[in-house]
Amino acid sequence: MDYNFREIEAKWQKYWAKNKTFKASNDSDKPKFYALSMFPYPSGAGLHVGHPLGYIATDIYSRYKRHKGFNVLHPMGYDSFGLPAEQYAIQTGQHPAITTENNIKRYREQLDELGFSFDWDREVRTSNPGYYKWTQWIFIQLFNSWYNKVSDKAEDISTLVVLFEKEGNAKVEAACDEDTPVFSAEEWDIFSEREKQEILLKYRLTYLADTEVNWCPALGTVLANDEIVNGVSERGGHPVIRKKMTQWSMRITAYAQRLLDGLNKIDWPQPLKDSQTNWIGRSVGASVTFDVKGSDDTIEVFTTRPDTIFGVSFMTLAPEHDLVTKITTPGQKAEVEAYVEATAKRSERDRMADVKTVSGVFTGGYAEHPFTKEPIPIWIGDYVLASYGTGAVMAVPCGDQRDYDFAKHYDIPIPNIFEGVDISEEAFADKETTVIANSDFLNGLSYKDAMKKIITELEKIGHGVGKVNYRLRDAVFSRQRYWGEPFPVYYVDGMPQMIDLEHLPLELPEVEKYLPTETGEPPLGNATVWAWDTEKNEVVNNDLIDHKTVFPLELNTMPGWAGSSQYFNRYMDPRNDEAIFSKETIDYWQDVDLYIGGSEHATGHLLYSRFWQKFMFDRGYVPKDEYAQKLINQGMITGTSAFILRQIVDVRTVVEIDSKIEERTFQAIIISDEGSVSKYDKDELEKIAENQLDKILSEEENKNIKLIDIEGYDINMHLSIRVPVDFVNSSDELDVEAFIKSPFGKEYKHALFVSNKTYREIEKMSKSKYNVVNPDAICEEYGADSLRLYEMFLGPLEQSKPWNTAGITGVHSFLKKLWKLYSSVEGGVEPTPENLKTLHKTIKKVEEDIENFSFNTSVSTFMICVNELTAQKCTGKAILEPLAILVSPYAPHIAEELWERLGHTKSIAEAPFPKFEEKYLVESSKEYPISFNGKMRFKLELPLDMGKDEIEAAVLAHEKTQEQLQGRSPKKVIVVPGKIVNIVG
RNA sequence: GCCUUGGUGGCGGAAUUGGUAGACGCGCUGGAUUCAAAAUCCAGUUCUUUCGGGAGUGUGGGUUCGAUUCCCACCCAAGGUACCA
Repeated sequence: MDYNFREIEAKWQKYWAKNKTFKASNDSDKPKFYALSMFPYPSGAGLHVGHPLGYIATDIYSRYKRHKGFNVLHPMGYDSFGLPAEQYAIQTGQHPAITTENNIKRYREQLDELGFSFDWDREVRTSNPGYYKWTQWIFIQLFNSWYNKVSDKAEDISTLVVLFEKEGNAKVEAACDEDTPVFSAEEWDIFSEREKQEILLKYRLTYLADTEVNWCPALGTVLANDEIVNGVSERGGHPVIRKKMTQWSMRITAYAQRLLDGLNKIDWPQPLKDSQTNWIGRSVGASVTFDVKGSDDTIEVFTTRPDTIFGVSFMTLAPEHDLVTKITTPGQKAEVEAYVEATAKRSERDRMADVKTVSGVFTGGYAEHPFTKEPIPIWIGDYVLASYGTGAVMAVPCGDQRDYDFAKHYDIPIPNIFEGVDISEEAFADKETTVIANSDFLNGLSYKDAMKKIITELEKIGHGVGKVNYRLRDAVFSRQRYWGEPFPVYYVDGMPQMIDLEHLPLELPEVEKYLPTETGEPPLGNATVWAWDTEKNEVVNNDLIDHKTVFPLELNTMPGWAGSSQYFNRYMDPRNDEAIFSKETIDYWQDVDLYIGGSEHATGHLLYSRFWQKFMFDRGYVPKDEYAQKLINQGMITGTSAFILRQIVDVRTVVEIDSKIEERTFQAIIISDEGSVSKYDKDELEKIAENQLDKILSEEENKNIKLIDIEGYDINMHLSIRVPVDFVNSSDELDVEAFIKSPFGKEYKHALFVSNKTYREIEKMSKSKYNVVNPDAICEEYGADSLRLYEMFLGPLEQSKPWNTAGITGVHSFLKKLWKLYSSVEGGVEPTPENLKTLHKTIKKVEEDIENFSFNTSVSTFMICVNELTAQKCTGKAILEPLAILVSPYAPHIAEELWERLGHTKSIAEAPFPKFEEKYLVESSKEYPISFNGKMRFKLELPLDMGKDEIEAAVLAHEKTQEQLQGRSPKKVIVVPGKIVNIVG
């Protein structure tokens, strides 16, 4: 009987679903194992072949752990809030919930086809009210918490109030806003309730603040840095400006140090840890205050090199800095204002990316050096970002290349404060060899000593303090979108109030339009029923807002990462309506043992979720402050885009139109391959012209046109154009006929194809690059088991690799060979030593491979195993039974079928993994490679129990040795028993 | 610029503590089977060669009896990231 994968795969997928084979119990005697894949955003394009790569790896590991006797939790769900569904809604009016539902349905079908061992009973969708109820709950917990730097953890806001009542806030060490005023206990006591709330808001872990955003007036929305190209919106090309906006923020900076420290105890890829470390960007230095000449204002700067303070020759402020308008002298006003305006038009990313140009404007104002009391000119420059540090820099041109370039450009003095260093060409930034000079009390000190001394001195004169600064900023948590979690917040007199847990979830209201309102409010501003009645505790019509018992609700929604920051914990108890999860389930599952996903989430999801987990830990909800012990980044599957070369050629002809002879030039499209064609012979030109005549006949209905002669041609231009990979075969040839019939090829109907050869380039797989490959067609042609094996066979999991289906026939025929091996199984056959050796070396290798996430090499091992057993004509059940279990994590459908045919009535999923036994691999002899000067020349079979000296004698006596030496006597002979012999001479 | 990862046949890749470079698969070549094709099976396939051999893992050095593996310098590619003070 042939290997009928279609029948087999459908049969077992049905069996697993019906029998709930992969249902995880929250209560088991077995050790737990939690394997997690990052859940997908269900896009309209469906699953492409890159998605399953990580899922297959997690699935193999899960199935392996099940064979090893673990109670495995392997869930899947959908990160189903997001922009594409909303944009589709804006275009078509279709509710995002419907689009999302349809997309999920398609994802589910595709996932089911691949035979994953998910426990679907635990599925979560971030856009389900039953799920986002708990996202809203966490938001409220954050609102009700502050960060106590003394206990180094988040605490309930009530403990802060107690402190304020007792001693005011002067001594309270907490993460809070920079502009928090100092007050005493007495003052706190007489603050109004509103004033108290305003103060507390400066301490809460989620708080309202004015944040600078990229505002696009035309789209009425805020854009991310990567949605802006060259200062205009990517969509539509509208202008974008920097604007301040009141938004919810998350005080993630309170956790900066702990997020950094936590990296040491988790087994995550080093590159990922590096990017989080860089993102958090810890730097040690000092905060220094400069007085502004002729005013009471001060400028605070953060510097990592306070030791170079005597080298300061100017200061630079970010153009957005609050002091700019105050400092600027009338004479400089026009220039400064023009510069500030020009800067507002540039995106932050743009400003940061431009390293080449030096630009800035002198404000006319001066600061005072804290020690020398010398005046220091204050400049503004767009290389200083308002959002980093204090938005101001003390510029030390001799010690910082950027400041050096700025000083050179604007002819500002460059005082040298380093001993024995030439700074005529470039700045000197080497801390190791620094010796300070021309610096008063710092003279002669090394970097380290000078740092210590200067901080003491700064503190003494009250002009600075040693400080650790983080690049990490608080995370903006508001989005002016429709399709996201609503905030459980209403406003009383402008102050935010939380809705009680018992009234959650606060569900998204219906709106007519998904666009921002005409007054520039977020889409929820379109809702007519979006007010909170504090007596009935329900959402009511906006008409009822009286600011007494009925209040307006928050109009922003939460960002994409809100729903994904605790989903891994929700999977443990996904249907619990009383709590985000019960204490028993979190105590049982604890944390994720293995998390697989893409590295593109390094500084987004993977940082925010660690932050929330630490918060949840502080508040006693979870037992671990890091949620994923081990994480693996699967590499990206790149696509192979196909291109053809389009030339536009003007062909000069003589034609007869309505019996009149006239000259006419046709613009013809010619498709060629990579090497551009510059010469055409007469036949080709005629063909081109005929093609064009056809076109003219069809378009102009001018029936009386006839080609008389061709006078010549000019090549106009050529251009590479993408063609969808679906029309290109494995030899890179374009199916011209199919192409020109498709919507993509319409305009080439009358083109002349000189060549159908395409050239290919490897790029990220993306819909816009026409290089996306869906798994469906491959599943249909070769089956899920083939696809699973092939995706693993492509190469190491963590490396990115191009998708190329050319090799899939290899794994498919392996499965056929495997099937054949089981066609005549006999129960009583005694396994031969060769059979056992093949089996056990396979067990050993496969087990090691899975533990090391080296799935590609396992597939090769299976191929070798089946090739050997076939050659050995092995039919014994004692060999084939364990082999089926070995294969089952990789190719579960065929394994189940073979298992059943071997006479089992229960699923193979729980069968114990075969035990490796060394004794079957013991050898008595070894084929030694005999090398001369490190190059292997011939092989010699010798017993393994032979001693070093005996081996040397045997090798030297061999005729081939003599041949190699040609009479020379060896200088040295290296014998490593069991390994190698190397003769030097 | 910086950080990270990688560079091995025509292609994907293997080589587990420094010990036989190119496993396994694709492709290609030849053969068997077939009226023919598909499928299947067998043999070969790094380059070069005077058929003895010689060279060879991005380049150039180094350590070593021995280097794809370790060290130094450089080149190239992909991804990330930044006037980070």
